[in-house]
Amino acid sequence: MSNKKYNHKSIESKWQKKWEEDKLYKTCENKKKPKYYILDMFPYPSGAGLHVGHPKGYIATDIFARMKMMQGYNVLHPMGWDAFGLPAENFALKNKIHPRISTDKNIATFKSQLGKLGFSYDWEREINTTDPEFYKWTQWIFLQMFKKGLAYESHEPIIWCPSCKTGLAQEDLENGKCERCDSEVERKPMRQWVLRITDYAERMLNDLDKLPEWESSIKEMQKGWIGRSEGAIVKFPISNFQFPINFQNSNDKNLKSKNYFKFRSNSIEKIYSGQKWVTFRIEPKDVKKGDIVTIIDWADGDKKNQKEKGKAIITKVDKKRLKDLPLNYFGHEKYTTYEKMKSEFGKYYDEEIKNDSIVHIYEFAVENFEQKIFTTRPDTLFGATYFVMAPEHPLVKKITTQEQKSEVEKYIKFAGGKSELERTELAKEKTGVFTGSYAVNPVNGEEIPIWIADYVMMGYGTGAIMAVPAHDERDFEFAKKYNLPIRQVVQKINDKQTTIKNNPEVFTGEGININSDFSDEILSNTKTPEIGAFDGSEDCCPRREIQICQPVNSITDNKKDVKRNNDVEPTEGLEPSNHRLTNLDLHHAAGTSTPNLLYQENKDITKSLNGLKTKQAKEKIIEWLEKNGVGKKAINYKLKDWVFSRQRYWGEPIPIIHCEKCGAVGVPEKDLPVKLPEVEQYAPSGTGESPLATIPEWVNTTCPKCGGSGKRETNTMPQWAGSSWYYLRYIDPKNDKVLVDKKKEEYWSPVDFYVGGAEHATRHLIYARFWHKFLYDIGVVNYEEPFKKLRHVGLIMAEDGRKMSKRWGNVINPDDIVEKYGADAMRVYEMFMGPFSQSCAWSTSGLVGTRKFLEKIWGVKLKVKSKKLESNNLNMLHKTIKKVGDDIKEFKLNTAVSAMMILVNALEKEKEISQEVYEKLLLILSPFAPHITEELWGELSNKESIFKQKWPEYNPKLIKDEKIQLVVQINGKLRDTIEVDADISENDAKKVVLESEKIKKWTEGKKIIKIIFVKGKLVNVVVK
RNA sequence: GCGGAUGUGGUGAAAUUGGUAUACACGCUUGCCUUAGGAGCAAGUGCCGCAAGGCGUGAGAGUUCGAAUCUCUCCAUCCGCACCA
Repeated sequence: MSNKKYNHKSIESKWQKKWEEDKLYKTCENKKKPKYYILDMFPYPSGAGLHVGHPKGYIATDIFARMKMMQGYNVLHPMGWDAFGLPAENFALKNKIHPRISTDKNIATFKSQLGKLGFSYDWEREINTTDPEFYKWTQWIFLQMFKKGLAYESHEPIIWCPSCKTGLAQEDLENGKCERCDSEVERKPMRQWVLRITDYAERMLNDLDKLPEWESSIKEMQKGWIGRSEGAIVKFPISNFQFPINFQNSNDKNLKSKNYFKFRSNSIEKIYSGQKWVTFRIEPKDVKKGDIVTIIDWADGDKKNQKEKGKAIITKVDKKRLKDLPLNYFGHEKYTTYEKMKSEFGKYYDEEIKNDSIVHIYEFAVENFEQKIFTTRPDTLFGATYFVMAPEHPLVKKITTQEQKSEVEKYIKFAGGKSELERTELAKEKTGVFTGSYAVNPVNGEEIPIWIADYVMMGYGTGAIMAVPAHDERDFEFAKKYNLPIRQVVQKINDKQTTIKNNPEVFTGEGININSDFSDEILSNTKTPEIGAFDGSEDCCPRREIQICQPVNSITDNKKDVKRNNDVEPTEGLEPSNHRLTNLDLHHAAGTSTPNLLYQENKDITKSLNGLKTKQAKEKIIEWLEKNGVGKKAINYKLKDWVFSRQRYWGEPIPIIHCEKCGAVGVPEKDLPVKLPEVEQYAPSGTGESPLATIPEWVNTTCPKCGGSGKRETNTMPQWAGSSWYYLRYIDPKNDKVLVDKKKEEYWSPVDFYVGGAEHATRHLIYARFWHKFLYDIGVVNYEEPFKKLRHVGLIMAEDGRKMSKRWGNVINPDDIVEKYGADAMRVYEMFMGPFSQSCAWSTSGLVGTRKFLEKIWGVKLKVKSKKLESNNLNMLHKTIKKVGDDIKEFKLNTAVSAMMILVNALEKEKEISQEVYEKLLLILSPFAPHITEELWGELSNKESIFKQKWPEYNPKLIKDEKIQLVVQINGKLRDTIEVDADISENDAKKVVLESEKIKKWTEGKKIIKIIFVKGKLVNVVVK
């Protein structure tokens, strides 16, 4: 046996060449062997090349794959390139090189770097997402989705990155900025292709439970990303329309009014087109041409002094005018007695009205609006005291009243000027303005003011909310700031006495009773808290006035039935509310128009909810909402449909042809792939058009349906398209008939083990699961979930603890490490650094340690004396075999390495070691350090590759210890260890222990209370 | 704020059906060998103490014969989400 020095350079290149020549890693379908498909997330071949962190996952899967191979599995372990995407394109733009060229160059670099590490990839299955033979099938999948209606065109505003000049999906944001370039993003309405991923939201969520071998952290991330919440959608009619109105002396008995309306003093002063108008609010569906309405003023807040102020006749509806006018403008004719009114206009104007005997005719138009809201707490509907829409909500323009117009516009501008970042993270202080309009709460007919505020997001739910400040912290904050009323309707059942923690400045009481169990809250109205305290939980608000389910009267012909929402009789079964009017109430509570149907129902619903726990109350109220056609049970997802268009060059062309006659038509499958054309100018235009739009000879084509002229879709797919299904193509990479052969797919699917970065938890892994489920639905694949087991790889940081980056100049290139210390040392070191999924800083001296370990193995070769040798290392060897096998399986690669180090340290101390022990050591080390072990294996005059050998099995008899160190404790503290037979009986052990001199010292003069014996481990003597 | 994870020597970290805390490696100290190297070998290395012994796994409490491990409260760090209604 040679005693030459360990020269990693010659060994590694020699074996890499040989393995390739021998096609050692060629994978074929072999029905006789069990299959194992182990996959790395394929890299994006960036111009910077690999740093030492990138291969960590590949090393681990390689170790796993090699062990599986040696254990008799047919292993599929492929590699490829995710090569479409913005960086390549940006690099190309900057350096004036076509992305095709730079991409190919980068791939070559990556491949050579990976090659030096000695991976067992079957390169005959290499794939590349930019290869037309590959993206043909990416386009094919898109077409199938298009056929099924899962790909659609939309014109909704989407996220736009002004720097990358392309639209983005919500997943492409990081902290509200473009994930690629860190730019502030904008919202931009544009035509785009969108994939209906939300159709799969429920399944993707539920099927997470079918993935026990996924890390829970990633499953949790996906759950959060899908963001399912259960609740209700509730319709709120928008009641507030303004129109100028004329009053008639109420003494005129000839006029019989149909409706009563409340009139608010602070609604009077309106300036519009330089003229002053009287406005008031009305439920539009309740009036029509010819109606006479009675005006009652109660706005001074004194409900006992309500007076009928006059009557108005509605004579004409002119919808034409709506076209040119703001929709909230309903009146036109000047109030003729304006001059008269003006002088005395103000808070009280009784005289003015009384003296005005002229009946004025006004035209007006009404339009019915309603806004749906989503809530998870329909049980708090009665606590809604105002309504909020997102500033960019399309309805805002229509409902804003004239007098609020400038304020609202100002605010929209203010809110729109904020970046996404400011709006979410930085803007802690809530802001908003009143629109002047009101929404009607369907459960009690109460009118609540509609505000706009940017704490309500257009992108979630319906972009509008009912605000329940007593039970929602954000609403509470807002209500406090703008003095909006707060009304508690739900209360916790008393259980534990706890002091309220929030708002100590407001909370003055003795402490309230909070039961931390959410399910125990009930609907109640028994408390009388003060305005201004939010409970901090969503359920409890102490010391505030309560009004629950205030029933509001229907409109009837009978005047005595007209009631306001602050002088109602309490509904049966409810405590009378102790309503104290505040200035706020005056401001907002006015003008209740009253949906007819609700009164009786209200009574019932109020009664039936009282005392219920939240869960049941929610169910009840939803039932009621559904019965009355004002709402329904609903599930809302945070997940948005996948914005699938990119206005960039370097991506898969979307295979659609636009025809004036036929609309968007899919490219026939026989014409796939739609190849990305060669183009002179591939810079993004920034106008929302892809650079492909500048190639008329490519764009102009014929419609496959009618044969007329058509234009190609010029948007390309996002980077995540190819990676959403690439793992299937490895199974059958050269097939030009189908995406993947059914039989082969049946054999290899699913991916048994998938390893990659945690950063893909909510993008690639969501998209791939979505596509896979779709492919399952159309019968292309056999399993509903693509990846059976998933582990994420921890980052390797630079030695300074920062991320490796050109910017910091701390990047370590694997080529240099391989050159200096060898691929094997690097492989072993990266596994030895720490737990696989944990991030860890690189340490070159640590690497030197593993290099020394390999040198020790190289060194002990000289001690190998004979084929068979009685060895006292057999016990340790078999223990190590067991541990290494178990640890690789568990991906505890760091402790597998340390176990082998312990064995080698022990062997080093021996004078001679048997070849059997040494060979088995090489076998279990070979997945970690393939080159050196293959070399040493050969030196032991083995002809066949070490990787064609069987994985060694441990002998259970040999791992049993004959003697153990029996631990002796006194009262749980270690006092002695005694060597005894491993299978010592309880009685013998006790006897030995009590005879020990050391132990006698501790037990002397004390009473032995009991002796605990743990077989094969310890004896604990309890003394007193 | 919500969700998840983590917290052990000078450093990376072992140890989890509760049973000798700090395996393995780095670093450091001393010595040897060569001699000026980031090489090799040997010994040592949690803290206090001469010792006996005591203390020690983020902090505090609890359960237990016995807790790094289980329970509760709190603190810190990291990751993800974030005004999600």
